[in-house]
Amino acid sequence: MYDALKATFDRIVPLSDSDWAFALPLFKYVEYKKGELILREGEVHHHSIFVITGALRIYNFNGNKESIRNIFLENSMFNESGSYYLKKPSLFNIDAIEATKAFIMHRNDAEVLFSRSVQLATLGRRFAEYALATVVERNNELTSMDGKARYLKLLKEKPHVFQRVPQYMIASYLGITPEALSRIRKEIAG
Amino acid sequence: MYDALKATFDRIVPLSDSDWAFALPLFKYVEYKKGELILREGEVHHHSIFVITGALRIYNFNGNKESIRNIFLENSMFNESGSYYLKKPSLFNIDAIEATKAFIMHRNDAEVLFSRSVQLATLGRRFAEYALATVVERNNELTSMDGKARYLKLLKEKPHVFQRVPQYMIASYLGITPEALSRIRKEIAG
DNA sequence: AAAGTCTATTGATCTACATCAATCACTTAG
DNA sequence: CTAAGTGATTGATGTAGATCAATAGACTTT
Repeated sequence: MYDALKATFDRIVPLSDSDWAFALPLFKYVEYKKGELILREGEVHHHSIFVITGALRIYNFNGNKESIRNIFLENSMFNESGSYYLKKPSLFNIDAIEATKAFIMHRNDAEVLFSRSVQLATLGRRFAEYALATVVERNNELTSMDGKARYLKLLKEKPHVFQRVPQYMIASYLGITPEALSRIRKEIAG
Repeated sequence: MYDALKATFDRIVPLSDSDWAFALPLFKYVEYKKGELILREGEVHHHSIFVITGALRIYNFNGNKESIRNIFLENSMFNESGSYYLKKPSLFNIDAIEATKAFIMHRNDAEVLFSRSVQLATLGRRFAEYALATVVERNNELTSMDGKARYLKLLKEKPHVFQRVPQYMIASYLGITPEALSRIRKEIAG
């Protein structure tokens, strides 16, 4: 049950058996039904989530339209950073696109964990650093590429997402409307 | 000379005298002339930069137009995250908007530093976490607010920037053209 | 099979903002 | 004092993508 978790973490920083023995009980196993709301806008997000299988999304509303910020598939770890790290009310909702199995860890437990050894502290640092690098990259895409270029990049780098997520969610993730994405696809196909 | 640095760091994680004695020699003091190029697109960014006084910006080119990603004033620490953490060629340039005094630390020294104690490891983690939270917030602004709303938010949250940075750079930071910003200002004033 | 619900497509129109071009105000150098 | 930058403003026009509305295919539910 912990295999995927261990493999993912060990790829970042190898941990001692002692650190693992300390870490594993701090994770709580949870299952989310398809469509289940995990975090509601306005609540503070207290947990980091490691997706074992399934798919979660984080999104907010622009007016009455959903705007998807990110989609997390298996073996990815995330939280609502602004809320989790700064303890502010979340600007986003999190829900399950698919039935999902996950481990979650409370911020307080994570702080204890990351204070236990330099290896664990480094693990925590690497997660934040990696997340930071990817968010900056996404930021750059949104400001310097148009919809078509963003679509082609996603198609190239994460083709598997298209097998699992409906097109209107892809459009939302790309920052455009379903109509605009449909026209981009038509233009490319034609 | 180290006062601002110490005060900023201590606000995040208080360090022991021993840790400070270890840390300080790893910083290198540098001065940048106004307009000086610090990092060129395509190079790997090896240093984190702590701004003592002055102003630096990170930007790239969309076609032949500069697009400013961020501006860093005194007592802020940053690096080109994608390049620094993933050791990839930078997508951005960094240069000095004003004459600037700074400390820089090489990634290799930072890794040594953050592996020395749990306190120092936590300091490194907090920097990444805080940067992550702010980048996510900026990301959200760029996708869910229009130019006018972004301008008003900046005016409210960082009014001092307007005293120091020309309007066309503000426009670029906001993701709009100088012409568009000028019209927004006119509309608000009128 | 019929009815209802989603998702994707297509067309018509609208809008925020970009682009191009000219002018104006300020500063700095000769 | 004058010329030459440099930054900000204003006007005219262009465009990517939003919005609104209709249609059609695919899936469920009964």
